[in-house]
Amino acid sequence: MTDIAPANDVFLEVFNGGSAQELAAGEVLLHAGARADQVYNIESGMLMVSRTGGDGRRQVLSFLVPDNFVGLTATDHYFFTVEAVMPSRVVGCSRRTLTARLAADPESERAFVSMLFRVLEDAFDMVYNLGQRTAVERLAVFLLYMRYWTRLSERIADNSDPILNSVQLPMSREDIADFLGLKKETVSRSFRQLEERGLISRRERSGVQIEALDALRELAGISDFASPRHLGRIR
Amino acid sequence: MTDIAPANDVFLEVFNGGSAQELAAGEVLLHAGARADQVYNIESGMLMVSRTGGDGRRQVLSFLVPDNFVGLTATDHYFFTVEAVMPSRVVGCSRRTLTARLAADPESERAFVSMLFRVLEDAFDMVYNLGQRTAVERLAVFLLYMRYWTRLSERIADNSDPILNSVQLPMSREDIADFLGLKKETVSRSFRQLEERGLISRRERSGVQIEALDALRELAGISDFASPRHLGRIR
DNA sequence: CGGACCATTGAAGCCTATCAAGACTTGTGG
DNA sequence: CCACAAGTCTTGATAGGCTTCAATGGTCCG
Repeated sequence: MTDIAPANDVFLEVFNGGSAQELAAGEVLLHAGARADQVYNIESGMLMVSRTGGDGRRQVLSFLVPDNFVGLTATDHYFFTVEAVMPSRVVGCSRRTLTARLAADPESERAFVSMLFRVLEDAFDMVYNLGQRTAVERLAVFLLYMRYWTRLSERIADNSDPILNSVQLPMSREDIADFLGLKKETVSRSFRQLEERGLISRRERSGVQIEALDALRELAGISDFASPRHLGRIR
Repeated sequence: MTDIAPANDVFLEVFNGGSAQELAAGEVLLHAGARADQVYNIESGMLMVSRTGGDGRRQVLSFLVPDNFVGLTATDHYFFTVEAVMPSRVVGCSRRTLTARLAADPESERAFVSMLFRVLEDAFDMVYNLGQRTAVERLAVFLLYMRYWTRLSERIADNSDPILNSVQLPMSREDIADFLGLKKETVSRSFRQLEERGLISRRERSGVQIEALDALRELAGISDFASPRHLGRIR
């Protein structure tokens, strides 16, 4: 199918005419603990959402791509940190403006709730991943996620377009490790294992080439996901 | 504080006068894959939400207590299974009825969204747990969750009420293991370790006594949580 | 070209899983 | 009420996977 499923998020209209902001790679957009008075929409690039414990352990909660919403919280303060993993542009808007828009426009509200559900399903997929899957399996899942994100970023309609098999990885190995609940060395070794099994090949450091998509999907166990959209399953 | 934070979920009113249903321990309320046309509210007992992969690996996503909402999904089909871990009573209502109520009543809609946010924060806490914490730490977190759930179930206002330190565990070791991303043997050994460290004691099999609440909280790292309400932190 | 940083690789150790056996609990039927 | 049977929990021994520690190699930038 040529369905790119771009989630018609009407509520994102609140960002029209908002103040744009450029972020350099590594730059922090918002800090855990800060007052949650701003929300953002991503226009380009990639952001990373993470939480760091008192002892320094860090868990990356998600990577965000264009048209993803940033600032999701019910509490007065962010409980996560958001930073750019590559040069990015975001548009901000006050949380009050968003709230007002949602209250005034039922269609926006519905779209917002639907977005919340998608995020929730992703979170549950992640719980399954971290709780049940091995290192290599988690990495396989991650690569398919990245492939989907590439597709969104570049707005490629055809899911079997071969260009999609070239996956860029703008974040560091450590970022990937903290996303997958592993250590960077293990991520390295898992890449190698995928390569030795012939599922991927590597030319540059910041990207991989998927050589056997179906086998990768099999390994990732895509049929076990609530949100197969990320993994390219045709529904 | 005596704030039991019972989340004023107005939308639960849709269940008033709904059809009640009794569940025996182990009985399944709804299956993954089934059409998601019913939603439920729990009146008593405890339910377990889980997902099982094609290869049989199972991840327990949450345990539910009275006044928790069941049936959360944006898709047409449930992607999780819900079963009772002890004799329970639920009230059902059609999804259409709920949708209509939410559309008609802004206050309910707001309460519903707020509930979604709580679930989302819980899911992120779980991601942090599974990704970053050790077996004993996860079990410590679990015991504090159960302590909170006891508090909700029995509607105990005072968070320092000593009766709360007696925690019932109606689910099996395997259920706990699948919730924490461990094996049942590891759960057993972790219980033992908590006992040897003097944090808990055990009389019966289906319950533990918390002997050192603050130490347990320290071990669980409650300050790293987005939803400290579960863990009894005074806000 | 040099230095800093990041990624890879190797070796050893630790934590959790696996396999296996025994103890306890629970439920059933005599 | 007791005895047995089935299932669950615990405990022990061993194995495996991921982490840790350490060193090398590669890449990017000044």
